Amino acid sequence: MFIERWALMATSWGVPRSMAEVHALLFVTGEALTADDLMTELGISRGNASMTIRTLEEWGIVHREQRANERREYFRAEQDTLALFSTVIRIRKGREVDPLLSLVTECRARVEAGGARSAQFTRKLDDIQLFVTTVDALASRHLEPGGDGMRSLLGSFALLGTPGGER
Amino acid sequence: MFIERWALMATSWGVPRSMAEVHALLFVTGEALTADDLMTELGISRGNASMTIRTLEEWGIVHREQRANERREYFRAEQDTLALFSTVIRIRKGREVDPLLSLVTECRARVEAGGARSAQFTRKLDDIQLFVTTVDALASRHLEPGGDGMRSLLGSFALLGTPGGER
DNA sequence: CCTAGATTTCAATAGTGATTGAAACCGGTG
DNA sequence: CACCGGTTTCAATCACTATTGAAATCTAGG
Repeated sequence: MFIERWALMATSWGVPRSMAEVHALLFVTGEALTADDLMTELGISRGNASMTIRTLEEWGIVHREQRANERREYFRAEQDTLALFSTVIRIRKGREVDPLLSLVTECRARVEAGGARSAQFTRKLDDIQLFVTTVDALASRHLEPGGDGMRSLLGSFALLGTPGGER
Repeated sequence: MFIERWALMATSWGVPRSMAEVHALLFVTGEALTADDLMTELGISRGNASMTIRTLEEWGIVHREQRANERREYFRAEQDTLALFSTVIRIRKGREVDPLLSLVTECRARVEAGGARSAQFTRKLDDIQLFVTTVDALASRHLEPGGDGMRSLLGSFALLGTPGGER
């Protein structure tokens, strides 16, 4: 149940459904599974499983394992939930926020060259850049491998009813 | 140029391309335009323009205007860039983050009822909820109409080379 | 260096979501 | 109350992305 719902949600995160399913299965079971496990459990094709796994690996949230006297490979998902969210956010920032900066840069160049653009437009560019810069700061503070970690972001708010507590 | 690039990016934000184009056009021109302006300028259909505008209106980033002795309607985009980002983020949070909470709630109920689930799984649920709660806190502090505004979030970091400065 | 179990690739296909366009609708005017 | 300029709706179509599956590739053992 968790898996279907999770996968459904993931589609709204821009993640292909079967990729989300594969990850969800590995994530909730916590065990290392084979490609065939994934195929039969989720009813997806071998090719799909293969490519999906590769992407998840590139994202660093699934890892390959070899077993002694076993040719086939096993896959296991990163189990730290917050690390998972960090990864997803970092990837999405790269896709969705960072390109804004190059857009701004290009537009600036063009404005300076071509000249005739309103101050209004320049101000908008400034604000976009301000936004991007801030997201960058937040991200490098809380999302980068070497940073404070996400929990510190969470911790900096005095929240009522946080279930996880300090742990 | 800005418009095409902006629209292209917006597709990676889950916004339909022509919707992004319409918004971009209104946003950069800053003027109030008619439906026909949008159609001819962007080469989209009337129906598309109509529905797109409606959604943008619902999101609160485009407003309708009537002119004296004019039957047709004019549309003008919100000009405050940071308000725009706030809106987009708020909408996406609603689509992409909030549903996590109901997922967690349902899973909790099921775990308590059915019993047999690992502590591992419960911990994951806790962490998801921690994440959602934090995003909520951040959002209500900086994104809600009555809150500190986004600039304060930005301000709380000592950033180097911020283009906008204090203004 | 051949075979067999396993994985990867990628052109063809299916599925999903955006876009069109024509018909229905709305509300002022003659 | 019929017409007209304009807007909205929504079934049909289109475009794009995900998925399949069969052929190509890999690699360990014999």
